[in-house]
Amino acid sequence: MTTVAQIEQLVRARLGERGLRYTRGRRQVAVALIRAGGPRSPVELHREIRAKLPLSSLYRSLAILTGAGVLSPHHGPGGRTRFEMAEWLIGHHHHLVCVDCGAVDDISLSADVESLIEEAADRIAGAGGYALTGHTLEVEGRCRTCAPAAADGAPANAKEPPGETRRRRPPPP
Amino acid sequence: MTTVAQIEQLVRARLGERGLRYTRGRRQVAVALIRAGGPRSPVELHREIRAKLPLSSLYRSLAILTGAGVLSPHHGPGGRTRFEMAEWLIGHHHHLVCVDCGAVDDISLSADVESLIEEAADRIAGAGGYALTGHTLEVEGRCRTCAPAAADGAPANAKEPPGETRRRRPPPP
DNA sequence: TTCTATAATGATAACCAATATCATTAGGAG
DNA sequence: CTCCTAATGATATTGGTTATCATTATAGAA
Repeated sequence: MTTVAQIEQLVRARLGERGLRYTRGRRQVAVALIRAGGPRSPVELHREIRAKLPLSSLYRSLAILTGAGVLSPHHGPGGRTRFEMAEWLIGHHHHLVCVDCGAVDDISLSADVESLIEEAADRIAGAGGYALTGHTLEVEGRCRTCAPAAADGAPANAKEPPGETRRRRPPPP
Repeated sequence: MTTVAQIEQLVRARLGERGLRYTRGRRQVAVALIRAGGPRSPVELHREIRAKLPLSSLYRSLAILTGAGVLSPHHGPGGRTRFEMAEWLIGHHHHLVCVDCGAVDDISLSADVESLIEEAADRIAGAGGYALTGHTLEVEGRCRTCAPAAADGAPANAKEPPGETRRRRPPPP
């Protein structure tokens, strides 16, 4: 099992190779993301990191770490970008995302399904003339807090939520 | 095989059910998206639709059609949202996306891989307490125009493109 | 340790996709 | 034809993200 400190060493090395420094702010971001169970948005991180880290610095750190291949961006509902540790650091995985609030959790597939998907992705990228870089299965649904408490008195004509309205993430349960 | 006109009938009916009208602007958007082979951004659509359709109207049409369940949003690189016809209109499919320019093409999987994925998605959503709404396999790579012409004299230390810079879609081949 | 070059920071302004507002126009039902 | 309501188009506004720039901190050399 890989520890936080071990991953940090890899990050520091990667940054070093490129003449970049593993500073306090970047460490805060990295540690928060290593601990997180899925992609996090800049604002979520800002809330999560107690220290007074200016948003501008946070955004810059995210951009730097992404450029260095340490983080991967994930684009979700509401046009928000969330970041997570790259797969070479935390392993291959997929996502369970809430189509309403945009919350994302990491998930894994069984080895056999995974290898079938890999083959398919390979074939598809080749056929389309793409240089394959990866693949993700996005399992989409409504999380417990967003799901319209089914079978309670909700009127049948309740207008279903617009697909593209920005909404606040519900407070953690 | 389903024709454009047939899909339009379904769209018109769906809008009618909700007291919405299938007007010129909305028809232009719908037809463009039915013809497209994948999700399109508002700006791409605006370029594609010759008629002078104001961006504000275009955005509103997209929001209306999405709210009515006619379109589905897709969130891609650069924080841009692209739209496509919902799956009940054009069938279930997946995406081949360029991680650089954000271009997206629709793809399909073989029936057996598809059913395995469906099972997995079902199980995963249940375990996470999510109400499943769908799933998409995103095959990621670099399209022909974005791929750094491999094996030509490109220096090995060429800094890899930052993950999150906004870049213009390359002109259609 | 001290010096020095360069990267990183923090505050602020600028950007841009997307949304809201509102007066005007157009469509459908009677 | 008339009325009611939806749709349009021009414009202003929002909010996430990026750029700018003077200041500070860090790594390596002396």
